[in-house]
Amino acid sequence: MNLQRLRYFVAVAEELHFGRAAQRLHMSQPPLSQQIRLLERELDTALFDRSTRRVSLTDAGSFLYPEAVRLLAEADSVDRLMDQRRHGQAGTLRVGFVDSAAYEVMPRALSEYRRRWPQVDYELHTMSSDEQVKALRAGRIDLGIGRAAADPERVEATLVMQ
Amino acid sequence: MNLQRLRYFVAVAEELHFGRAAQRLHMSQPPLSQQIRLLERELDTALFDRSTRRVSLTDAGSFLYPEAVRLLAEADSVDRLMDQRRHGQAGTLRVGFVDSAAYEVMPRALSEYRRRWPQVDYELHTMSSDEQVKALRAGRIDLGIGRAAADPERVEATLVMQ
DNA sequence: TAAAAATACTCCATAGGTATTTTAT
DNA sequence: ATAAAATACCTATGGAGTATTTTTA
Repeated sequence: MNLQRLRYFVAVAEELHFGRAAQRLHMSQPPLSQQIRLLERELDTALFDRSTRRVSLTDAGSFLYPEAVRLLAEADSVDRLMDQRRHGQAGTLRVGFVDSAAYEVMPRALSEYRRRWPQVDYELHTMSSDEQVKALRAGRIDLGIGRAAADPERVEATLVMQ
Repeated sequence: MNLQRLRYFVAVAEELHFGRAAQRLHMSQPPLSQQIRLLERELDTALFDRSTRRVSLTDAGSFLYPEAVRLLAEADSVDRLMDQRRHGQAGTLRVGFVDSAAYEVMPRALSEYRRRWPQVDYELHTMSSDEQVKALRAGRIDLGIGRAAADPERVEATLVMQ
C-alpha cells in the first residue's frame, strides 16, 4: 500500500475523469493512468470501469474510496501532529507548584494556558520551591511556580504575583 | 508521509539498532540510516539519539512510534479488506458490541445475518458504547451494538431491544 | 469525428547496494 | 580494539514527462 497512489485513486474517484484528476494533481494524464493500473494490479482488483467516454467506480472502487479517504486523513493528521510538536504546540508540560499556589495562581494560569495551547497536555506536581529548583535542574519539570527567590545559576525566574 | 519510511522507523524503534533493524527489513544498514535521516529531515525533527554504541528514541520519536504503528496497521487492514473482497466474500462487516449483548442480542443477530448474507464475513470487537461511537466515527467499525443513547452528530441509531 | 483513455518511449530522481571511514566505549 | 553508525559512491528501478494511437459515443 502506498499513500501516493491512494491519493491518485481518490482524485480520479472524485473527478471520474483522468484528465481533470491529473490537472488537479499537477501532473499529466498518462502517468496517472499508469499509476491507477499499477494500483489495480497491486490489489488485483479493477477499481474503475472505463471507456474513453465514461469513468465510473466498480464495487471494489466504491468500497475502497472511503477507506482511502480515511487513511489519508489519518496520515495527514500524523504529519500535522508532528509539525505541531515541533513548533511547541503539543507535547507535555511538566509543572511543579507549591500548595499555596493551588488556590489562585494555578487555576487562572491553567485555563489561560489550555485556551492558548489546546494540544499541550500537562502534568502537575506539588513540591516545595527548593524541590522545584532541583527538579528543573534535573529536567524532571519544565516550569515551577513557587515562592523562592530565583536561584541565579541556570534558573530563569519571572515575578507572577506579589 | 510515506508508509515505507514509517515501517523503517518502526523497525529501528523496536530494535534500537540499525544493523538488526536492517536485517529484519531484509536490506543493508546504510540505506536504512539514510531513510531514517530523510524521514527526520522531512519531519524536521530528530527521532533517535544515536552514538555508535547506543540508539534511543527522542521524545518526538516516542511520540511518533505508536502513531506509526497504528497507521501501518490501518493501512494493512485496508489491504486485507480489499483482499478478502477479491476472494468472493462480498465484504466484511466490522461490528463492535458491549459485553452484555453477547448473551442474547448477538447470537440471534448473527445467525439471522449469516442466513441472509452468507457471502459476508464479519469481525467482532467488544468495546464500550463510547468506544463504539469513536470507532464508528473513525471508520474502524461499520456497526455498533451498545447501550448508549445515540450521539446525535453523525451517528444513526436504531432501538434493537428494550 | 472528436474527446479521452491507453500505449510507447525517454529521462531522471531516488531507493538500495558495496566499500570505507568515523566514532565512542 | 572493536562494534556500529555515517559517509561516499554507484546502479537500476520506476515515476513522470511527451508524442502518438486507439476507442467509443
